[in-house]
Amino acid sequence: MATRTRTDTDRAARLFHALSDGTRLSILERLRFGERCVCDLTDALDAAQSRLSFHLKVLKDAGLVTDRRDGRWMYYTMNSETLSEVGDLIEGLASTPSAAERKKGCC
Amino acid sequence: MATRTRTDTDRAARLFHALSDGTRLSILERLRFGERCVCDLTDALDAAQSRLSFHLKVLKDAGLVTDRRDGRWMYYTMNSETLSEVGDLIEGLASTPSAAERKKGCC
DNA sequence: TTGACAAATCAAGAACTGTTGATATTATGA
DNA sequence: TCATAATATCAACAGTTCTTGATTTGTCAA
Repeated sequence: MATRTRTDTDRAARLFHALSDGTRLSILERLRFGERCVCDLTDALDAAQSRLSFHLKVLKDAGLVTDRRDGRWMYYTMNSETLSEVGDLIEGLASTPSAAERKKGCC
Repeated sequence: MATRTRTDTDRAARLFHALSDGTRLSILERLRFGERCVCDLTDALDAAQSRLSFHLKVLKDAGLVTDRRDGRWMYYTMNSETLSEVGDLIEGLASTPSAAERKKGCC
């Protein structure tokens, strides 16, 4: 139940890592306004194309964005489910342990 | 306002980076149960002392924990204010842009 | 004082991450 | 089919982060 397994922690670390870069945060900031193609982001962020591709892959591997091809264009969208998963992780960390958890004597 | 400045993004990246490591997440997981000295954590996590010190410093520099000396012991406590700051960042990223934001044409 | 313990800091190396420019892939339209 | 556009992938390098063991600092008690 509230037990944090190795894998949970790894998953959490991976999610936070995906969010731990300025370029990636700027990408997400833009995706709040809706789907964007790589070309839009390249322009907006004034970043080399391969750099954007790299960061989009990190975000995608973490599940924070999804992509969709339309012709030659790839469109990226924020995955808000994963974002709320991150929110839950934070809440979990901030929450006072339940009586049951406390009885188990921590992790 | 809702404008995301360079510094905001940097701060956010720094916070997420502090959370992006398994050892550090395990430390925080334990601090949920209250103040702990380094020795407790060293035992619980079976980690070298210098390693713990290193990660505690990262957490402290990010403002996620605070420390307090008591005799020879250093006690670390989770800083829940910073944790809710992180929560706000996530909410901000997940939120639909306001009409005003949308009018400004994104970031 | 001195000895011993808790924790921080340091130096060196290993591992990982991000950047860049070049090349490969996929799709389109002539 | 060919040229071209959009994107992904790759290889090399630079920079950063993490780990380890050794040393240092601060505190206490004998």
